[in-house]
Amino acid sequence: MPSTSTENATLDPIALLFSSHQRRLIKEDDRTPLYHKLYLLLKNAIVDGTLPNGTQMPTELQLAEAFDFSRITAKRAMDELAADGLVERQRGKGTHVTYKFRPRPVAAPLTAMLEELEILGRHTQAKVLECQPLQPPGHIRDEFGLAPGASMLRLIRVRLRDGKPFGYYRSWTLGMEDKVSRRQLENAPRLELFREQGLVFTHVTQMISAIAAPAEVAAELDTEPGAPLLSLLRRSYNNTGKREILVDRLQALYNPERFQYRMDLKV
Amino acid sequence: MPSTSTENATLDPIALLFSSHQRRLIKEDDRTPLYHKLYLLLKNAIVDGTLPNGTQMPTELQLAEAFDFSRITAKRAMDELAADGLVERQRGKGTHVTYKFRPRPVAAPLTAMLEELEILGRHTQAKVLECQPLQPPGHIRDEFGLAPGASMLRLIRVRLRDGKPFGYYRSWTLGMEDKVSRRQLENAPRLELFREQGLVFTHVTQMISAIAAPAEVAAELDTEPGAPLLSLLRRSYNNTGKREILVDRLQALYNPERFQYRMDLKV
DNA sequence: CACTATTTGTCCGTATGTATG
DNA sequence: TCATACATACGGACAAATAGT
Repeated sequence: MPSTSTENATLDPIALLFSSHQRRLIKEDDRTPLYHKLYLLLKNAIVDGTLPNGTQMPTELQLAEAFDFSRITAKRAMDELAADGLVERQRGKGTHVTYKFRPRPVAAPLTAMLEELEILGRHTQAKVLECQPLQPPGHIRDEFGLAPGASMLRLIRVRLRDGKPFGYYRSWTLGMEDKVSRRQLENAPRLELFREQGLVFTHVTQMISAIAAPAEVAAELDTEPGAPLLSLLRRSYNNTGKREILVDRLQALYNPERFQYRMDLKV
Repeated sequence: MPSTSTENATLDPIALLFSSHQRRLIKEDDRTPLYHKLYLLLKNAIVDGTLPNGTQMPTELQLAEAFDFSRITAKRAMDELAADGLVERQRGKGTHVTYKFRPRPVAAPLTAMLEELEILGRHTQAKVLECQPLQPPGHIRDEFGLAPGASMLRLIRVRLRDGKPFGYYRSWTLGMEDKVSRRQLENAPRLELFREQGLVFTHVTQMISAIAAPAEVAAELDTEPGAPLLSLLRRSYNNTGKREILVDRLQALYNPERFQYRMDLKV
């Protein structure tokens, strides 16, 4: 097809491989050498399977034109791929991918069947790190509307599955001081024990977010300080009296490699 | 304490500013110029408030010794800070921070009233970074059960509220190539446009997790690479034919300071 | 068999950027 | 500030292997 004129790049196979966004971005001055940025881009396409084993890579000239730099630069990027063993190069034939893509097992199989947090409680083990009446810090006291000096039940637990910790739970609960023991908590869900003690919730709010792991939590969850954790903050209210009051505040921190929150919505 | 001899660097103020880990890491060959890596490290310490306004910076010589490279390299990094207006340099006095640190407000109040993602679409702005047919990477291709070489609609958008970006959306959609334009996407929710094109979902699954921000996402979300992000992975299926097929895969990444997922459960 | 187009390999010279002492 | 060494990036020229006509 003799497209007479200028800028028709849409037929270029590279346009299907790399977005114009990417092709602009590579020029951005972060002071990393061009050939290295191109190398990373190509390597990425290979190891994520966009360019499967055996595929012919774009030629040096095609790359040079698509990204608008010299052939030598494209060549150097490809040479580094060859040095990594990701591609094989041959004069006259071109450059071909020699890396076999193996998709990683999707998600964590253990989370696949979990739909609700409470069910979870029955199929996992709990380790109680702390279980005692304590004076809460200022911001917690304010949330509950307590006077300074008042104390509540402070609970810190770690939840494990197959011996591997995945969740770190911190909670403050009103009026439950000395009502539950460590041993009980290790064998039954917390909410169930509370219910037995006559605690009822009429309203619950949840906030899901992400935070960097504090050192003491990271240690318990087999991860690094600063690693991303899924955070669930749950406030439970009761309105038996005139107005709604906060009675329980739970923060759960999850190692995302071992726990993901899953929902199924039928439309 | 009269440490008689050699290698006692622990008293060095730099040891309190930068960990030995950081000082080793800067040498690692990622092919970014040394002076630029040092510049980034120092800049970071200034803008995150570790080095408050007015503080005297370490001297060129201190830096050169602590990180083990030449004085000129340290000088160049400091010169760039001065060019940015973050510090002021004066012969005989040293280099002083001139940047006023303002802590960012914790948790965004603006997310408090948001309950559903689609409602959200109407009260925020969208920026389309990418909208074109593209070959998906291997693991995506496998999820959709496509043959190598097939292409799908690739969409990357950033969602903003009051001009501040809070969400980064990447999606792959089957059979929507060339059916929607950038301009349409900037003015209407994605799912609404798809619906107009006759796309229907019969089943949706969602997974919520946390991940460390990749560099290109961090840049768009006003945060740092490695910072924790809330991740929502939504797969939408259609079963008009015999069996259920995946037609849309959306990954949404949220800056947790500006967006939190909130649920209200009445019991 | 030659002839050609394609593609990589090698070499040159030059300009600029990076890092040292 | 200077001199020096090395890395990066460009463009041009030509050689060599491959595949097809």
